[in-house]
Amino acid sequence: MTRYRESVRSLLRERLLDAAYELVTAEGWNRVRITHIAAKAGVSRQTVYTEYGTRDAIGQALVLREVERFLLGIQETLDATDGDLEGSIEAGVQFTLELAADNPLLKSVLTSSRGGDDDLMDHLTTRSEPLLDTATGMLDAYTAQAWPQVDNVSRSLAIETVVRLTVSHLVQPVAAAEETARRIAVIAGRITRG
Amino acid sequence: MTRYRESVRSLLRERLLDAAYELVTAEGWNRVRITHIAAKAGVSRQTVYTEYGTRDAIGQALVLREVERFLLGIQETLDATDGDLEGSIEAGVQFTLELAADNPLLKSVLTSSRGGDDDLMDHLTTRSEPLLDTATGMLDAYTAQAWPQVDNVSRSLAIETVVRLTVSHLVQPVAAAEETARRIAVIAGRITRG
DNA sequence: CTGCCTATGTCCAGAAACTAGACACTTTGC
DNA sequence: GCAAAGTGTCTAGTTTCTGGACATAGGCAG
Repeated sequence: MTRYRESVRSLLRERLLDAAYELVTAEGWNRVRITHIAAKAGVSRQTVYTEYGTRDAIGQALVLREVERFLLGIQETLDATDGDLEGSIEAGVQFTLELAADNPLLKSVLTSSRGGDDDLMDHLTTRSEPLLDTATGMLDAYTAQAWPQVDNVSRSLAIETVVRLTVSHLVQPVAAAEETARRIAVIAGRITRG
Repeated sequence: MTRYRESVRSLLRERLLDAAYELVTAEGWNRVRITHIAAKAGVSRQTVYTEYGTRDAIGQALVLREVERFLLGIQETLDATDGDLEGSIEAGVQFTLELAADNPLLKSVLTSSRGGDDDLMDHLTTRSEPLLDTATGMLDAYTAQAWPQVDNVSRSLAIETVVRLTVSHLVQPVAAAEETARRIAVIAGRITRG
């Protein structure tokens, strides 16, 4: 079993991030005060500082946790639909669209191309490139072993297109998530078969 | 949000019971040492004592937790099959039989009529009467509002029979859980319609 | 520009919780 | 009937959280 103190510590950190998350979604990051986080987590202000050091660090940890959950969700979604090329892509895209729909924090990270109207995290995330790169890499690794029959060039082309289209529909939706997911999957299928 | 210290405390208590549970199922209650529990939970021996006081208290808490989970499971099972008399009974009985099958601790509590071969908890549980009374009471309360068309006498008769038959089959199984559950449900149906 | 207000981040004394070792007492097995 | 092992108590010491004081920076009203 893991050491007791470790799990107490992670309990504390999770509570702090939970509190921060609620406050962020309720009133935006720039209105979140350390005092509020501490109060909501039922902890002293000092404890927040000893745990995370600075306000920015809390924001980073919050974004990081959200991103990790997202990537984990993508991974599980892909694993659940094993083998079927278009089916996997459809499921992954739909998962992303639906998750981002009711997860304003993640959405703002995924789509933070410019400063944007909401200065939610801004400088914290160095824009969305790292996350999208990671996601793209994950898809690449997954598809490389899932669909060996597709040549490397077509596959990379299809994946990049899928990622870009997904983000595009995130920013500017035109149809329901399922419908959009299906269309993107079809496009990917044609690219890889072209 | 609940106070931080409370959740740390309950985390500790859960860990200790988790550790105790593993040890009990692995080697029996009489072979479980406080030192082992402490080690498995990653905590000092003293912490175990300040939290639970005595060895017996740990055993009681362990049994209590298991019983509460069992009753909660019964409640949820009944709620899931709303309205249908025989269906509810069948589901509840099957749940009990299957749970007890892979939960030696609970089974020993449910069937502890005498000292038994295993001196697992013995004096801790004052025998199974309290638990069975509680379960019977729960079923009574549930059925009273779920099947108002059945008169009180028939209902109580049916419930007591169901409980006794379930425990009986727990001790001396003759068929698979589903089959037994179905038969007991039929019996209950006939009693209430008699 | 000045002064006030609010928030961040640091420091520190004290309280609370966990650790580790010693000890008295009881039970168990040889 | 003695040694070993386990229970339960006590205590000194460490880690972690608390709460209040403080220096500093940024915004904003007059």
